[in-house]
Amino acid sequence: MAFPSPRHDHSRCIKSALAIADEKSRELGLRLTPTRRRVLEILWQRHSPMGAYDILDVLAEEGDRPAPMVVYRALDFLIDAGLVHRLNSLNAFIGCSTPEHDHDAQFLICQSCGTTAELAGTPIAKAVDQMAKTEGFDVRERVVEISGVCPHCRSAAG
Amino acid sequence: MAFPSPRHDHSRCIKSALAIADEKSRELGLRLTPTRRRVLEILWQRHSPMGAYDILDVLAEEGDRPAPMVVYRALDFLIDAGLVHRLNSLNAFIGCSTPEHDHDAQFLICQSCGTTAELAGTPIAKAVDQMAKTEGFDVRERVVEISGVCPHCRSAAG
DNA sequence: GACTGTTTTGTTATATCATAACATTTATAC
DNA sequence: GTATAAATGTTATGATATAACAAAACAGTC
Repeated sequence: MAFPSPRHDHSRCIKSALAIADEKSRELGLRLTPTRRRVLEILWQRHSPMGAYDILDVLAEEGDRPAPMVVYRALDFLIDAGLVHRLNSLNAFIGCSTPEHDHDAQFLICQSCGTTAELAGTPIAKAVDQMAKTEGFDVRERVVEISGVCPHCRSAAG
Repeated sequence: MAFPSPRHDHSRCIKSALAIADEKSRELGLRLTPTRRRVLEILWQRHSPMGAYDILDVLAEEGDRPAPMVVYRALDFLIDAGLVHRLNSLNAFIGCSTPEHDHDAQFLICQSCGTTAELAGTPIAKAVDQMAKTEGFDVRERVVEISGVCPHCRSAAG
C-alpha cells in the first residue's frame, strides 16, 4: 500500500528523504544550499502538499520573512533536481518519495486528510503511452492527479 | 484520431457545440443566459484552451469590459453543466466535446499549437480505477492532462 | 591567493489567476 | 402581482507566480 499509516514513524521519512537528497546532490554536483535544503525539509514535515506561501510562513517563523521569489526559486531547483513534485490541481508541492531514479509519477490525493501517495510505474503510465501512440501524439509530460478518500479516512468514516 | 485537422471546417464544430448546449440546457432546465452562452461560444472559437482573462479580453472588444467575476461565474456554471472543462495544468478552459453524457475526460495538449484533444472512456480511466482499488482509495475526481506534440505539428516539424 | 566567469541570493515591483461580499435586477412559481 | 430564488453588477481583495537587476558567494585557473 502506498498510503503511509497515520501512525508511522515519520521522523524516519524525513531523515531518509534528506539523506537521499544529500547523496543525490553530491553525486550529481548539485548545490543543495541551506535554503534549498530547508525548503525540502519543510515539505517533508508532512505527507501532504504545501503551497509556496505555506512554506514561506514556516520560514517566516524562523526569522525575517523572505520574499516569495526565495521560495519559488528553491522549489524550481528542487523540482529540476527531481526532489520535489508540483501538484497542478492544488497549486502545491510535495517531496518526491523516490528521487533516486527518474520517473513519471501519479498521485492519489486524499481530500479528507491531504495525505498524498506517489505511485510510479503503474499501469496508468502504460495506458497513457498506449493511448498517445494510438493518437500519434508525442508525450512530453504527464499530469495524473487523482483525488478521493484514502483508506485510513475511509475506515475512520466507517 | 481525436486531433482535429488544422484544415477541418471549424464553423461546424462551433454550431454543433452550441446546438447541443442549447438542447441540453432545455432538457435539464439549465439557464444558458446570454453571457454564459457567449462565453461558451468564445471558448469554441478554437480547439485550444483559453484563460479566463483571455475570454475577458474578447468580451471587452464587444463593449464595456466586464469584471473578472462575470467570466468566472459563467465558467463555473458551464463546468457544473458539463459544457466546459478546466485544465489544471494550464489554468485554462476548453469546451467539452461530448457534453451529451457525463464522463471523465483525459486530455492530450499540444505544446506547439495548443490544440487539445479530449478523450473519454480510454484505458487510462480503467487503469486509474484499477490502481485505486489496489490501494483502497475511493476515487472522486481524475485529473489526467498529457502534454506533448500533436500529430499535425509532428509532421510539420518533419 | 587574486582573477574571472558562473551561480546563487537579495530585493523591489508587478503580473496573473481567482474569490468574497453585498447590492440590485431579473426570472420563476404560486 | 407578490414572494422566492436565481442571476448579475460592482468593488475590493486574496492567492499564486514571475520579471528584472544589483550584490554576494562560489568554482576553476593561473
